[in-house]
Amino acid sequence: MPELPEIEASKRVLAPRLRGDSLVSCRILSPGFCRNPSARRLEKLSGRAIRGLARRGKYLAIELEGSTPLILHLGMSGRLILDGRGPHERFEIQTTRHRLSISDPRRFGRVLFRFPKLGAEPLGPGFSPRILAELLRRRKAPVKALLMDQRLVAGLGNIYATEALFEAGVRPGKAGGRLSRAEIERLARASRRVLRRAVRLGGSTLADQAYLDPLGKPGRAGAAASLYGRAVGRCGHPLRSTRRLIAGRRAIYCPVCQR
DNA sequence: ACGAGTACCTGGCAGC
DNA sequence: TGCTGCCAGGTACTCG
Repeated sequence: MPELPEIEASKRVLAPRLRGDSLVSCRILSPGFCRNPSARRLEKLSGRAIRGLARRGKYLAIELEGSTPLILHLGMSGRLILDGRGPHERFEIQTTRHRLSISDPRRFGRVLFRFPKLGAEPLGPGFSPRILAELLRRRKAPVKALLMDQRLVAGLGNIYATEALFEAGVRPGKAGGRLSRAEIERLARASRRVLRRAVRLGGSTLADQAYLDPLGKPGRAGAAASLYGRAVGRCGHPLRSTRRLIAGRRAIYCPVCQR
């Protein structure tokens, strides 16, 4: 489940290797994988030079000379593979020196020509307790659902939202608009801290959906998780999951540390 | 505008 | 052992 840190880690691996290359071809290997970009539109990219890579939320953009960027999203099970082969390859880019593919068993990944509407960049300079307070104001939805809503904050998914809420001591089911000033302050800081730490560790590698960077190297942030994938928290308390579904799934929390 | 629910998709695993 | 069926999860859609 690639979230912001995994995409950032992938970008850092790919950027120095792909910069300066030109696209030779883009191919959809699995029919129906990319809904929007027609094969024709992809063909038009051939020959264009890669200026660089950029990340926005969980989206990775390949910036091209004289064209809108080619944007990749890995869904929940996607992985980028540079100069290698993997199972379930859905999309492939051939450049002058490299081959980059998306391996995505569950086919939730996407290839786009422009970013969807995305909210605040949590590691960007604009993200502050004040901004977060603005986003949560008067909202009745559970704070975890709001945190994972990409139109509000771009980059947090289940793993890092779970971790950020734990570090902030806030229960996932609490209505966004009911967080105190102090809680919002802690949550904004915790979100940044959790993401920055994971970026530093090269992303999460968790038991069920191991993240591997484009060269096949695992990240080290999974072992650092306080709640995610555990029955007993790093805090030593047995964890609980909400009975109510939040954003369509149960949320894990520590009943002692999160109030 | 907001919040909830569901479809999409497939590997993995619990339960029989 | 082998089958069934449920679950995970990000996004986009619909519905109230």
